[in-house]
Amino acid sequence: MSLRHAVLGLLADRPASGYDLMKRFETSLSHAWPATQSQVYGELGKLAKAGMLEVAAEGPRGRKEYAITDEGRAELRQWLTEAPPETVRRSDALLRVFFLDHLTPLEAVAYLTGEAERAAHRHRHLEEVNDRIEWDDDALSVNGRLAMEYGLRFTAMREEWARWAAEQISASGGR
Amino acid sequence: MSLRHAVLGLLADRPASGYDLMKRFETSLSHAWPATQSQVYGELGKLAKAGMLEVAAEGPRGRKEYAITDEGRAELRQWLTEAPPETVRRSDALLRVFFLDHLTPLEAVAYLTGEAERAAHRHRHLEEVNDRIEWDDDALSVNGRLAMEYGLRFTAMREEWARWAAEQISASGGR
DNA sequence: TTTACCATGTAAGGCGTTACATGATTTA
DNA sequence: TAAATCATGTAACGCCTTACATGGTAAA
Repeated sequence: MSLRHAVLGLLADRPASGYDLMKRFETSLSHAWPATQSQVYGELGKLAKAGMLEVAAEGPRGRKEYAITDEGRAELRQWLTEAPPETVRRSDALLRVFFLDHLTPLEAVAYLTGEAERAAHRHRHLEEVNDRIEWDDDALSVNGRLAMEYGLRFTAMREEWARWAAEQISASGGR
Repeated sequence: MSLRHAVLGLLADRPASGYDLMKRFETSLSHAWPATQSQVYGELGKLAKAGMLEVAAEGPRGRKEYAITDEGRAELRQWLTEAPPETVRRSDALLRVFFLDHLTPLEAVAYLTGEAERAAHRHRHLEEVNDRIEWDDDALSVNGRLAMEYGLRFTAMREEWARWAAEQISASGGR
């Protein structure tokens, strides 16, 4: 149920239209909480109905600019501070690991090497983005840097694990 | 659409009933691909209808034991080797990071410290399980060890990141 | 005989994805 | 005036969660 909080969080900075929000979902939030246009417009309607948002202004082409209400801010704060233990995660990649014995050792090693390369690729991509961004000292930049660092550490860990795992298979499968 | 592959993967080892599978979902797969009883029985029906499974035996209490067919094995292999890039991940925890500036620095640090502690707790839990299990040299154990190592590395990374992030906030918020 | 465990299913409702549908305004 | 961009919505379908519903068998 976090789409709701993603929308509230974005609107807590400044008012925006559904169209504006989509751009932010596609950039900053794309790796944390992706959302489609369908979902965003739907959620805006629900949140407005629930009194957590209001239409602050209407513009050309039917543009509706939404602003967060006090009620919405309260909900956002409550979510942030109450910190319910994160929901269980599904991992396609980890699931495969459990079934690697249904492949030949060679195939399994190829899969794990591929995983390592995908992680490495993603890591390099993040580094490039990181180098290009000019981080300020403002609050948004501080948060952005934290998220970036998480991504960098995650992809690095992932690559190292996959290379290690490939070696394990090579070692036990080579007997 | 990986529930299907999780079921096929489990049945590729040996035939089992929906009830049997549920136990395996709750233990080994619970952190990779959780599934409910509702889902499992539903998926078994679909897979049987699609010819990827067959009812190999019927037992007391209406027990139906499913076995994977050649078609099912082909599907499993194809999924394992074709390795479509993993689906995007949603992370409740990472999403919060983007909105930490809507809390006071003290509250944000408290949140991150909590995250670190949750990760540390999970890490210790995995270590205990790891110590208790007697790993063999068979295929299942090899896979299980790979998954375990992933969990250990992931939780360790997560704790370190959260402690680092808390320090960043302390440093920039303390000005 | 009661309790625990084995065993399978259906229904309702929410979330997420993809595709469809429509049109106004700005820019080249 | 044609193309790009802005802008909002609906519909269908599948997956996931929660709750409900039912009953047989084995062990204490």
